[in-house]
Amino acid sequence: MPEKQYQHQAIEEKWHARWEQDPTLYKTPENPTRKYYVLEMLPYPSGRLHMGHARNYSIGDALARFMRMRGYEVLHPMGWDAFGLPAENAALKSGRQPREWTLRNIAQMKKGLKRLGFSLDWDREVATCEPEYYRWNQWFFLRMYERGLAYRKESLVNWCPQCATVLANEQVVDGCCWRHEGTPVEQRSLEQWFLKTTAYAEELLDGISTLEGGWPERVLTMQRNWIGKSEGAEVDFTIEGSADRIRIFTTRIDTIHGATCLILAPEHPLAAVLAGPGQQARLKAMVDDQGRKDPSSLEKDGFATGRFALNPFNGAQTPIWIGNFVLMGYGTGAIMAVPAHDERDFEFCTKYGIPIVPVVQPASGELAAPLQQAFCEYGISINSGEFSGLPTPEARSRMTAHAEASGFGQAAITYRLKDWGVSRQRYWGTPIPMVHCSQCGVVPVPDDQLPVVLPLDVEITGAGESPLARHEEFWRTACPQCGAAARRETDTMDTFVDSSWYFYRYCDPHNSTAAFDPAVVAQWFPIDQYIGGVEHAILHLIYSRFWTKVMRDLGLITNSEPATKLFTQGMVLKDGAKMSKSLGNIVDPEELVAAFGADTCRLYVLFAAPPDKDMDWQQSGVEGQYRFLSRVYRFVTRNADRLAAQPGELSAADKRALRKLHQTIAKITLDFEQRWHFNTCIAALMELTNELYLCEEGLTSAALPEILRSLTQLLEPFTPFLSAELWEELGLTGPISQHPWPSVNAAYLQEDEIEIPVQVNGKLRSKIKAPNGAPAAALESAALSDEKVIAFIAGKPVAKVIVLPGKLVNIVAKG
RNA sequence: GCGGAGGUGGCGGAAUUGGCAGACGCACUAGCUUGAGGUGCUAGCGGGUAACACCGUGCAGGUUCAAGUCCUGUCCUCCGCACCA
Repeated sequence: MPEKQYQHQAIEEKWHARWEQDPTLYKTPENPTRKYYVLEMLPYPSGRLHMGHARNYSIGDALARFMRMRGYEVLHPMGWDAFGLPAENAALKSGRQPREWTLRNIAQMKKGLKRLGFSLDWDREVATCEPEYYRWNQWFFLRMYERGLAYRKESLVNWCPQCATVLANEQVVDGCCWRHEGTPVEQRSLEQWFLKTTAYAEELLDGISTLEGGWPERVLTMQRNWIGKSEGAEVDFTIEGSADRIRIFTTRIDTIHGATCLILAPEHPLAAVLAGPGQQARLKAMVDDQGRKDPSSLEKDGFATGRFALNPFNGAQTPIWIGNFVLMGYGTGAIMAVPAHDERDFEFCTKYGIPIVPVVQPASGELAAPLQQAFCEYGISINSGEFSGLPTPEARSRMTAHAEASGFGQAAITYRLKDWGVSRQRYWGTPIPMVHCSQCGVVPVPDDQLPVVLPLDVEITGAGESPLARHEEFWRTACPQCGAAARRETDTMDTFVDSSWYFYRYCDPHNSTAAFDPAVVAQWFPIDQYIGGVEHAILHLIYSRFWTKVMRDLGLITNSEPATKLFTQGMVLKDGAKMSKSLGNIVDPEELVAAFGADTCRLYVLFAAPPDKDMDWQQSGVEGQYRFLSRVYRFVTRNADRLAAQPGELSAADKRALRKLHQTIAKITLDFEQRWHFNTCIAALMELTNELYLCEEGLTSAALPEILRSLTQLLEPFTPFLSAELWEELGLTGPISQHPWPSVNAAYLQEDEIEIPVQVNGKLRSKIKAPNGAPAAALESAALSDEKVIAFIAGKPVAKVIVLPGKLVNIVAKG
């Protein structure tokens, strides 16, 4: 049969059309007995696919296709993280209604994903901006509220005085409003909703060890640091001339005798009380400054309130300061400054001339006097009354016990992890299902009134109150409890809520009476393999873990972690930089598909680098992949008609080709199961193809059917269009994915004669041929009689010969 | 500062358990194919040499018959966290 030219466009269009018309193709089996849940992080529907998506989904799809051929029942769904600020920005710019804009983008990106041939079950598609989905956000929120896991508290927001509106963090550029370059952002205090992630801090930390091995160590470390558990003590200081007390948190209670001042965070409730009337403006400026947070360049700054506290251990009169480096969000928002034993306190106290009193001495040696820098290590307590002479660990426990017995303190554990602020003063998000009644206070919306639907007829101006707060029809309501006129909550939820549980919804996406049927979720969970960018290592993945634990405590699921395995793919770079609009270095997957086809695109993103590493985009590399697929296509098509002939004995070429084929099967199978180095899998397929070209003439119909069929199957995870086409060319029927993955036949791997490298003093000098399985003695004598070897030994005495049968001979010659 | 990843040809990268460094691809060179160009096929391609020798995995040591791989020290790059008391 004459070979055909590889016409990617015709082939891909043909199969794309066929797959579109086959609704059963990637339909997820019901009631799986051997399930495999492979999931890639859902995209934000920006309107355009980018290479990061192409890479992420090419990895996941290769795995999904492989697992299907391995006989698993695969769940491989897709959805849209469809709420969020960009839709409002688009409305601002172009006047398009956010939902309309979002749905258009979804349609466009869905087309792109289909064009790339990903084997997704589109019947399970979920868009988080639809009431069918977000009503369950509201339902979960109410359950959390009932359990005290959702609560309100005062919290600071970014405020632009020009727009008279709240800004999201990403709308703050260099401390100024994104729309008013010269206008510094201020901090305003607002009642907002929080979810009590800290209630699960300990479990979130503990659970990390159960993920060990399945999640990248890097991600686990980042999460541990993020949770930031630290053990210490809380101590109350009384304030002279006031009934209030200041509670501080410290990990070094043993240094309390060296506390020469207390420092409050500027947002500390007592800061405004203790600061004098002349200091209020300064306090406000400090809060705003902190909010603008130029992290490293913010110099330590503060002022004395003029008030004093009493050290409960020794009664020392301790001045109360306010300092910009003390964080309200950590510990109690107040610290005792021990300049002798803490670098930051040392810096602050040195700047303001506050006394430095050493209370810990190194176990051996003396501290310099005066101190040149803080001594932060453990040692022996001094100047600490009855606790002097104790080593640090013992001083800590004895002094904590003393504080507890005396009623002014106790051991305490603090986490860096904060409660999750979910309120957004935005339109395009899930309405928080609460009502504010002047009689009853905050009242939850009853379940049977869900969903609280987001109105579509809003005006988005970007200034003033949020669009919902100006939408009277939305907020005007009756109190569910007393029936009086009341006002709906107009804050919406952080979009991380949407993505915290979407993968459960995929299991039962059309359920209209519950978020999902627990029995169905139990069939699929946990996710076997989750794949996404490492940029989500912390927030998304902690919130998802939190949500899972809450759902478990609600009795909806039995798993405590959402995913047993996580894979974080590397970024796609161009010229060493992240692809971005501003750099103008974007390569558009859709253009690439148009020019070279989806198969080439998929193959290249997997070939250019191992999937966990960043990859640098090189256009010339793409052409190499196209060339490879052309070679495969021509080889298969020109040999396709030799299948039918009567098989005879295997020729030498047959044996050679079959050996290479089965080596390749073994390599790729192992890689899917363990290493995921798809770049080397594709290299192996190229090697196989090169080998087939070299021995093509001698191939007979004794081996060709297997070779052509297996080659096509091995390509299926990577290049599904080409595989489908070749499968048909070979006259094989039924979807390729329903045929089992080829298995290794060890008999073909055997070689009669093998080549053994021979080293002299560790350097490669020759190679000898020997029968497979030749004993060590035979290899040794063959090596010693090799001409090149003799020349290199040059008469020197042979001290030792190391022989690894089947592998290597090393001759050690002395002198 | 703390934590993590990495440093191999002109380039992307390979080397899975300490055992032939540079698989595979790109770029480049030559031959064949072609009216020409491109495509395609075959071969070459770390430095060095006429050919060997020799040198070569950031740098300096070490262990070993044998080191990209293990150990010690050191330099550089990238990423994450960064006043967390």
